[in-house]
Amino acid sequence: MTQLAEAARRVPLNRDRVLQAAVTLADEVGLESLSMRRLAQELGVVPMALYKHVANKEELLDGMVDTIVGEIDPPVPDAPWKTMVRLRVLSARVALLRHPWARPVIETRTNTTPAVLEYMDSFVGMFLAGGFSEDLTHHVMHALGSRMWGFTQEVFDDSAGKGAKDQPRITAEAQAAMARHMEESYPNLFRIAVAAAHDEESVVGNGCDDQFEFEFALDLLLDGFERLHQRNWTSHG
Amino acid sequence: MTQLAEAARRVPLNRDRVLQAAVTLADEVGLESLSMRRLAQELGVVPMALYKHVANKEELLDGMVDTIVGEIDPPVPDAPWKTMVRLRVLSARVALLRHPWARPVIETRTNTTPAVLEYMDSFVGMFLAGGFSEDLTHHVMHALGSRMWGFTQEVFDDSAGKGAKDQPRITAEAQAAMARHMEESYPNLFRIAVAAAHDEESVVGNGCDDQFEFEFALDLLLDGFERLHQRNWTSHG
DNA sequence: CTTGACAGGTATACAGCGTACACCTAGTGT
DNA sequence: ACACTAGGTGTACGCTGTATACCTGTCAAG
Repeated sequence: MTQLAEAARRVPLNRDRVLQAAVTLADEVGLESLSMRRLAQELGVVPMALYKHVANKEELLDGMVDTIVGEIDPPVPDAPWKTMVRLRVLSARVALLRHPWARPVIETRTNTTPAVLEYMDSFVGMFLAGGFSEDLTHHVMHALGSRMWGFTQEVFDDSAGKGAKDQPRITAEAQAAMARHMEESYPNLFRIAVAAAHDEESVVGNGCDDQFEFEFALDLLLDGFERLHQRNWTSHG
Repeated sequence: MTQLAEAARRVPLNRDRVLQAAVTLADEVGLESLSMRRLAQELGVVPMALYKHVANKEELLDGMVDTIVGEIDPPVPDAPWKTMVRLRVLSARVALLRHPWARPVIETRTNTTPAVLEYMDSFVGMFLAGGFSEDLTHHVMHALGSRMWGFTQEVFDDSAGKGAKDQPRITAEAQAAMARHMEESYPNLFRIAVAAAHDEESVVGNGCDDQFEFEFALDLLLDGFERLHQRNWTSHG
C-alpha cells in the first residue's frame, strides 16, 4: 500500500490528471464536497501541490468544463441544420446528465475557455451553413442560450406533494392536508399538477419526464427559428 | 453617534429588517461580499444575532428572493393572455435588473417559498384563463423556465475583443492580433461578431442590446405557445 | 412586589475553505 | 561538477457559516 502510493506519487502530476481526478471526484461526492484539499488528498498529495498545475479553483472548474465539452459528440455531417443542431444539443445533454455538477459550474463560469468558444462556434456555423443570415444567427444564438448545453433552467418543480412511493415518510393524512393547502393557496398549480399526475399514472410513474420537457422546449425554439428564417426575418426593419 | 447607534439597537431586529438590510447590502457590495458577519456589522449587531431571525444563510437568501418577488407588478387585468404574460415577465425583468445578485440566487434556490409558488401560480392561471389546456399549460411552463424571471441564461457573450472605448487598456495592435486569432480559431463567431459590430455602429455603441435579445427570445416562445394552443396541441397523440 | 419564563443580543469556539509564502529536493542541461 | 528549475511540502492567514453556552431586559402570573 505504502509503496504503491509511493510509486503512484513518483509519476508526477500534470494538469490532465488533476482535471480528470476532479471530474470523477465531483461525480462521486458532488460539487459542494469538491475542495482543493479533498482533491489533493484523493491524489495523494498536499493541497498546495495542485497550484503547480492550476492557477486557482476557478481555473480548475474551467478545466473541468472543458473536459466534459470534450465528451460531446461532434456535429453529424451532411444533415440539415435543424437535425444537426438538435442532435448536438441532445448529445450535450447526455454528457451533462452524466455529470450533474456540470450545470451549476457552467452557469457560473465567467471566463470562456477556448473549448467552449469552439463549441459555440460550431453552432453558429450550423446556422450559417443552413442559410441563416448573420443577423438572424446572432439573435438565434442568444435565444438558444443555455439550452445549447442540453439543460433547461428548471425553475418549475412540480414534484411537490408527492413523496417517493417506496418510502412514504409522511402519513397519508399529512399528505392529504398538504394537498388541501395547495389547492387553496395555489389553485392553478394544483390543477395542472393533478392533471399531470393523472396522465402519468398510466405512463411512467410520478414526476415529470424531463427529457420530454426539454425536447418540447427545444423544438419549440427550433421551429421558431425555422419560421423566421423562411420569412427572411431581419432585426431592423 | 454612539447614542444613535445605541438607540437604533434598542429597536429590536426583526426578520423584515434583516431581509431588507441584506437586500440593500447585496445591492451595494455584491453577492460575494454578503456574509453573515458583514450583514450583522451593517446592522450594528453581533453575527449570531441574525440567527434569531433566520435559520441560516440559505433561508436568508430565500427571504431576499421573496422580497424582490414582492417588487414585481401584479398581473394587468383584462388583457389577453399573451400581453398579460409578456408584461408580467418584463416587470419581473426590471425588478431583477435592479438587483443583479438576484439571478444567481434564484438559480441556486432549492426550497420554493410560498411567494415564489404564488408567482408561478399566477402564470399558470394566465395560461389557463387564456384557454390553454392543463396539459399544454404544464409543458409551456417548463418551456418558459427561467425566462419567467426576466433573465436569459446568458451563455453567449459576444463582448469578446471589444474593450470599453473610453478606457483602451490594451493597445490597438494587441487588439488586432486578438481579432486575427479569433478569425482563425472561431471563424463563425467572428463573422457574426463583425456583422453585429457593424450594425451597432450606427445604433447604440458596442455590446449587445440585452433587452432586445430578451424580448426576441420571449416573443419567439410566446408565439410558439400561441400556435400550439390554436391547433389544440396535446402531448399524447 | 416578587419571580420566573422567555425573546433576543452576546461571546467564544470550531471546522472548513482558498491560497500566499517560504522551503526543500530530485533531475537536467551545460 | 554545478546552477537551474519543475514540482511537491509545511506552515500560516484571513475568511466563512454556525453550534453552544451565556447573559439581560421585559413582561405576566402568583
